[in-house]
Amino acid sequence: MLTLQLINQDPEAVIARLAVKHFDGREPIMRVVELDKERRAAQKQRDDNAAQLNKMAASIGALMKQGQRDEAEQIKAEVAALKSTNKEIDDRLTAAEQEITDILLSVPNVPYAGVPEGRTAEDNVVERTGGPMPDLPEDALPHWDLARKYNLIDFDLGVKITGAGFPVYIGKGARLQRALIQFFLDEAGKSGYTEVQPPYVVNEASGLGTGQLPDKEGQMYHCQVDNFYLIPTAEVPVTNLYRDVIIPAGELPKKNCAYSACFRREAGSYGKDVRGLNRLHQFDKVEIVRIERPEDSYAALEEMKDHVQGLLEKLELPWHILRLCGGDMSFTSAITFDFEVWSAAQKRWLEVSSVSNFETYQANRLKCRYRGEDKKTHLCHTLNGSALALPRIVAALLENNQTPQGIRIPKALQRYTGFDIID
RNA sequence: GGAGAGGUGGGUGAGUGGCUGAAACCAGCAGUUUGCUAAACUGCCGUAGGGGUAACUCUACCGCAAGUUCGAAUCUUGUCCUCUCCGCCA
Repeated sequence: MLTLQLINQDPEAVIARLAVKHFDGREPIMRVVELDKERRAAQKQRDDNAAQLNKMAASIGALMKQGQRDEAEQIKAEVAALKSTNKEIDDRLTAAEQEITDILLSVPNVPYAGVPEGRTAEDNVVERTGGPMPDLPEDALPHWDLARKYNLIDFDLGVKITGAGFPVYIGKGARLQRALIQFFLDEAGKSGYTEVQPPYVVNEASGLGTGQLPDKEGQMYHCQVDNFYLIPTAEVPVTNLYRDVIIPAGELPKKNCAYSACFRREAGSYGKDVRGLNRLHQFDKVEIVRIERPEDSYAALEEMKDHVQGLLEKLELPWHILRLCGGDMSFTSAITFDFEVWSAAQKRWLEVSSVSNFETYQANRLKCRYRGEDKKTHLCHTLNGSALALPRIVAALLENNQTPQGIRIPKALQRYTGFDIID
């Protein structure tokens, strides 16, 4: 959530920036400013009273020791009166703090200066394009037909075992999954990311830390008996590694990568968007996460984009980068770049990666700080990106590389798959 | 699933109602001294929120929440978590 510091510093600027996300922040922000004033005043009163009470309590102790009972009893009466008024003030203070938190939880992150105006995906800006565009015949098959033809993925079996959106990968299909995971992890390692294997199930505090809770409660599978959540992305457990910590400045940046299965309920999705591998309830992804000093975070973001771009180039897929407009960005993000690959048989772009800088928005909830040269604690910037999500990469690989002989495996992947064609 | 033990500052660990925001030790930081890596000595060394231009000062926090009390790390209740043993099992 946004820091009070940022809001108090210049509420009008915050409101103006929130407008880029098409969020009307005037009412909540102004209310927070007002509540914060109340909060300070109340705290001053309460603390002064508490100091007074502490003194009185101490003097009672002293009087008792000297056997001056009557005097002590007299002060006790005063204490009782002051205590009850202080209770009222304390309740006001707690109420103000609670309301501030509630409001801040409902206010999205402010977009970074470079975020373009816009309301929907239509308004996103294509930043860069690359990769070879495939030239397929008219009768090219979509990946779900290819998956069936070569017996790579059985969607119906998944329906039997679990339900729609839980495919069963078979034979070379399964091997391709494993190869991609290994490839992505190796590449992340080469770029300096330390691999971690996190839990796939997290507690409520972790969900709150990265912002999936409370806003996106319905998007996660919830094990109610234990109050655990299946992770929608490795971002959740990996970023939460740094919850409630103060990192020595010299240890930054922290760079981690992790493979995980990802679980998403995707309530409300339907139609061609969910056909085949386009949108699943369980999928595989390698995620990269960075914890940075604020002044370094935008350079880090560029590095992450370069890393993802490098992956797509090695996979010989046609790609482009979108700079998301304010309206299409996620709640918690300050700036997001989406990578999409061209799925030649479906004739559409598929999002395969999302790289974001959250600035201090997540860190504020996580209490992820570092100790600066000034010996004080400061909030870190957190960033993450997919590198990469598998299903749509597989969809594009299958569709774009189909030949009459079979499906060609890009060179960089062959040493991982152990085969160069699926036939 | 059954039984028990325990949660104190970066770590170890003392502390059963006021003088304890918290001993001591270790680690860390700053300095003094000594002609080697090193040692010794001195000081500092939690987080957060207030007030103050500042020096400084107030408040809260000993898993979390509520309660008893003039006063709680210390007593009561609830709750979460961890560990050990038994059972079950990869």
